Amino acid sequence: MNATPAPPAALSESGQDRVFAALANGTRREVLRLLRDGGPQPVQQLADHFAMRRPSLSEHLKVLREAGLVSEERAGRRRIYRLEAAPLSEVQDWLGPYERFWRTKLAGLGELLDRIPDDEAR
Amino acid sequence: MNATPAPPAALSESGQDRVFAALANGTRREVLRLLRDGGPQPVQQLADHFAMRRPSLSEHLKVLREAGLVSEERAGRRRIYRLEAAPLSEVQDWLGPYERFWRTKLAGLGELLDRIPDDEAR
DNA sequence: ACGATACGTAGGGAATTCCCTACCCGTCAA
DNA sequence: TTGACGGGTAGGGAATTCCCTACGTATCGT
Repeated sequence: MNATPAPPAALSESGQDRVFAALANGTRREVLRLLRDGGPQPVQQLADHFAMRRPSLSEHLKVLREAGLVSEERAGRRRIYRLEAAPLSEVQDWLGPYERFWRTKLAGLGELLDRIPDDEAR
Repeated sequence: MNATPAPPAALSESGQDRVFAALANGTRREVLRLLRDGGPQPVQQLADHFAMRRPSLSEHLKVLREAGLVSEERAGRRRIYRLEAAPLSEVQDWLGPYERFWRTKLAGLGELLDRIPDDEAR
């Protein structure tokens, strides 16, 4: 079946993709934590917490910026980065429909839930 | 400063990394949704919803498995995949400390919150 | 104006991602 | 037993990730 060689399938980056990808890195999650616990900070102050070179951190900040998770404000020769939590709120919204799954699981009735749909047998 | 060429810095994959990375792909999120709304299903039935070749989907399932987001049960020549929501519950726990940020933001008092820590000026 | 400071960008390299085709093995039906 | 079916694995290629060093640019203090 399917004789065509299949197209390149460009998925184009869904925004949701960018947020999760940004969170899929310990350094970037730590940056978010630092901004959450320490308030808006310049790059230097953030860089003090990491073993990597500053330009690398700069690129992590770029990833976070493009995901909408931080914003920057120029203050003289410094750039103050600030946590932007809106995308995280969307992550929570995305989690919503899954919530009942771990609730029932923790309550020990996972089996029951799985049987609600009944057409998986051919 | 720092004359040493800097070590390879192997981060070893934090588990949290694997979960977020698994979620950073529309195909894999769609698989989770299908398992959530349609209950446990064999690979074929999942594959019907995607334009990609089945082996590619198989690898997506592997990523989800290694993140603990799905489990497989063998049934004859079929493999039944099932949603495992526990890692998602951990994601929600991770979100917890950020929640007040978008709450106050939505309430229009973001400025106020940012001023609670006061040592960001040198 | 001059050097130091704060930060971004360029470019490169190793590793990983994400798709593909080809191939393998186990199971069911005839 | 012989196919056909269900699904994983091998291997490859283009693109992306994540780190690095080198460099450019704007601002501050002197």
